[in-house]
Amino acid sequence: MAGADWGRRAVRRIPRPTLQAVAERAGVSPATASRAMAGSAAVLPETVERVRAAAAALGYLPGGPAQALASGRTQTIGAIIPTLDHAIFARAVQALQTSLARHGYQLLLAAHDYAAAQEAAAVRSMLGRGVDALMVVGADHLPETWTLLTEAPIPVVLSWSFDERLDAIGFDNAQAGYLAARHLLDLGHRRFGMVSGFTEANDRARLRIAGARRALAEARIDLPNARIAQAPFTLAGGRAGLAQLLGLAEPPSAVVCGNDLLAVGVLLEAEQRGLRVPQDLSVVGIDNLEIASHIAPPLTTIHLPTAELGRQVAEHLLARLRGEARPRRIEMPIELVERRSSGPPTVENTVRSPIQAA
Amino acid sequence: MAGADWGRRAVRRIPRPTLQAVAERAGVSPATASRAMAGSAAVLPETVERVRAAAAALGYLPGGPAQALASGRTQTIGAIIPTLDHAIFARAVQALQTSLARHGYQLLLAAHDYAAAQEAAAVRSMLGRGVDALMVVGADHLPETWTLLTEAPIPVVLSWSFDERLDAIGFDNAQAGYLAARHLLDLGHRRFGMVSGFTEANDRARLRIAGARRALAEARIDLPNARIAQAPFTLAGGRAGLAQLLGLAEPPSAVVCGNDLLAVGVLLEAEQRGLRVPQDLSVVGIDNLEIASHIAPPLTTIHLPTAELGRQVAEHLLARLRGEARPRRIEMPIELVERRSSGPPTVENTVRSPIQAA
DNA sequence: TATCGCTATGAAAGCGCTTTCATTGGATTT
DNA sequence: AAATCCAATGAAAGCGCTTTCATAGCGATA
Repeated sequence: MAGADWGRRAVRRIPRPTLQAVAERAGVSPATASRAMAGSAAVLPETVERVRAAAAALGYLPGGPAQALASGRTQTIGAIIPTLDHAIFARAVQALQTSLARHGYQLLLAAHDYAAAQEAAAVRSMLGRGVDALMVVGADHLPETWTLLTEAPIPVVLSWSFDERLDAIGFDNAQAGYLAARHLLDLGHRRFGMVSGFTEANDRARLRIAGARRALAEARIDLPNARIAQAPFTLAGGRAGLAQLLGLAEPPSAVVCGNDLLAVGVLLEAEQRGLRVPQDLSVVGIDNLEIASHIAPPLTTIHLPTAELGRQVAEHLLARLRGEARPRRIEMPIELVERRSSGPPTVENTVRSPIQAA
Repeated sequence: MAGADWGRRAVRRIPRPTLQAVAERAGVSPATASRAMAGSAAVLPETVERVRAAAAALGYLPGGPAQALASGRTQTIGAIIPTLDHAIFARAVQALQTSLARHGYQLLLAAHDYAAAQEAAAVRSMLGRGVDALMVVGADHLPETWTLLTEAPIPVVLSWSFDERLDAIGFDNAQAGYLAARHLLDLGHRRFGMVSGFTEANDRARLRIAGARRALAEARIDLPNARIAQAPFTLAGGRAGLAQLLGLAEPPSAVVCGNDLLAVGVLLEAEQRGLRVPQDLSVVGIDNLEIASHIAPPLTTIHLPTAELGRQVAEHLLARLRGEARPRRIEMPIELVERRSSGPPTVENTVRSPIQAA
């Protein structure tokens, strides 16, 4: 539209006012100015006022790097996540950032897209750049990353799952899988399938599968790998997953999904194929995204309080930074939310077994 | 589950190895060590090797704050967005971060939740902490924020929309609204409604409304405020928005939505109310989220390349940092994606007008 | 062989803060 | 009135790097 206008402005280096300048203007020493700006120490209210005024007049902004170098604290906390493209992580980070900001901390963010090497680089980079504390997701990391993490001179918290080596705030992912499968089992299903995201560098996905398997095993039902479709964490992935399961010799009457995104994909694919949910197919997800309650039929799922997790991580890290003692392991509660995507199997879908005489 | 185990580990202050230590171990001066680590300057390959080895042996990580203080560069870029809870921003940030990381830059992220004061605080904080460049979203900012932004000694780019005062990479939001309404108009609709997000501190939302109005005005159709439902940017908001419009004396046969999230909410509400889309109601969104193409019926929408925007912002800022000249305004292309949520109005929905003799 | 010009390295001066330690002077105590 | 204590402030030493500026070699040039 408008003709491109070529900017030529060089990257200027206008010297910003220093604390020194503020101090001079206020007629105090840099030491006092520093204390006044920090607000904490014993400085006459009147002096504080004078310094504040001088700072405002000069448009003074404290220089982070200098503060960091002198104090050893950067007021910055790092978060390393798989990706922001999944609502769950985005939501947790949002909550984390909001909590941190309220306490004067900044958020340094890195996403690694499930690439272990990239994660290692991010950890190294953050540790170097100097964050006061760090959050990572899950327990799958390169040995090198583990070393960096456990030997870091700062508080580090593992989120989303657990590992003895680090403070952790997470969910019982296996239990999530268990609850989902158990629910379907209780409804009477016997022919299962699962749609999972890729399990590489993703202990949560593996644990959820393991949990579902445990529930099924209790009912003497096997869940071979052939009945677990692995797909990208997208709606399209969910659709493809269901398509794959439907191609099985004995297609499932119930499918457990690694998360809600996949579950919604499954629902959409089912609808498109004319399968009625839950009459022809029961679907359970994990996460409880906003859309889960809005889609038709509303999705039965395992609720994971992800935003709360973000808040807890912030609180934990901040407390550790204050030197407070904290539990090393905090398990966030999860629960089954029954909605209308799951129901008892219809007769033709039920495998007649001697035990099932109903 | 497992009994809470109370960690007592104090926040240790293990002195990390310094460049000085690396230099000694390599038998060179700190100056040479610095140059060797930077890779750039004229240092014998053999010396570089020696320094690298020493650094590795000691587990040396360059100290960011010190580097920043000495060099005046933090290798960090700031991004201030409304919220990560909307997929569009999350996606753009994800792309931005990935591009930055590839070039050795870190991302400092802040969300302000559409609160102007919080945004101002974030800008101040980032400028202080020292970012090498900054991205903000939209053109709605407090005067104070504008001052900070335009007088910042670093490259700043405004994203998502445009403003003469700053380099900008954005979309023609008005055109997006225009295209959406135009499409519906061309289909023959005459009774319009709009579901928009809140317009406060959100020039994008206002521009989209303005654009839609312009299109309608060309057809001599008025879009009074009463026909524009304002709702939160959520599915529930979209549902409520449609509910409101349906309560009108002359309910719309076509609705333009401020974004896809609202549009999907509208679709869901329509389905629940038994309205057929597009026979009874045509719906158009803006964004082209993944779900737009998967939901039933697939959503007609205006595609905005948000991930590409993130990438462009990274590229722009990095180029400016290198001192390269760049266009001050980059407009990302947008286009209508026709799907099945929009169609011609049915007869009973069409307002008989002298001009409309068909 | 004396001079010049490089190249690889070192010495040292900060970058802009925070923080310990010392100092001052007034209020309090005896 | 002398001794004591404390509150408020200042002096100065870094924090761990980068970056001039200077210097020592050493091959090339005249």
